[in-house]
Amino acid sequence: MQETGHLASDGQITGAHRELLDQVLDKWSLQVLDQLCEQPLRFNALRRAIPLVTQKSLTAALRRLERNGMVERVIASSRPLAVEYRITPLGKTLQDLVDALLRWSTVNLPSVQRARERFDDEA
Amino acid sequence: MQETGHLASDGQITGAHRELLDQVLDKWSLQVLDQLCEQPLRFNALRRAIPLVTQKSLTAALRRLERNGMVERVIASSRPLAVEYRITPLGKTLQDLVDALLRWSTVNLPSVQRARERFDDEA
DNA sequence: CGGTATCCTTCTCGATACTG
DNA sequence: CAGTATCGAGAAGGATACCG
Repeated sequence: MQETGHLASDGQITGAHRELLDQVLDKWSLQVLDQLCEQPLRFNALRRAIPLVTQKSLTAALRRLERNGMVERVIASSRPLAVEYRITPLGKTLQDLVDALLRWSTVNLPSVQRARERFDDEA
Repeated sequence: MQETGHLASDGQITGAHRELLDQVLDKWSLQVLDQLCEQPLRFNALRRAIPLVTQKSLTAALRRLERNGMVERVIASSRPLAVEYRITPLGKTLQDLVDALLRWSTVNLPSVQRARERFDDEA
């Protein structure tokens, strides 16, 4: 093994890897996946569950996740219009990772904040 | 347990969580961490190992990771100037996660691509 | 070698208004 | 309820030039 990293070991699909992770781990998608892993939710319920997200950003995140096969858009009722979003089996494969990431950030946030203070002070 | 997700269970630090993950899992940082987990590298070596990254973006990613305590900047020689970047113990705590993410993207990329074709066709 | 500074373009994102 | 359309500000990102 001479490779120096997973991505470096295959020049061909490096870009596609990064693109996929970018689309799935972006600002809002992690929180959307976290919510939907627990239960299907409707648009506005999802919006309420994710503080500070705008309608536009949430729509964009949902479309991107839908396109990548992570979530499914189900029309539950036509009049009045009701749409439910639910996680797909493919999306479920990300659940443990999403959980681990959120746990990591919880556990390590204090250390990171101390590191930031050190960095900002010496500058 | 009534909470519907990790982030939703603590409104106070939701923003800080997301900010941290944003800074650590962005476009280039994952690849930087992946590389540095295997061995310390100098600036231009790192640049060569990460295709398509520009000097500016790599510098920005390294500064951000350094500020968050994930990597350490070590001046190995002054003349000629040589700078080595290495992972910190705090950064090491992300290694398994980074590996898992890169593995996940490798395994699931084909399924995702099929999902994209389906989505794009029906539209 | 390992950056910083500047310009300039592109893309993101929020706010707002409107629709089926 | 669940979006789409449009606009404008600001951030991100590449190209280029220069510095210790």
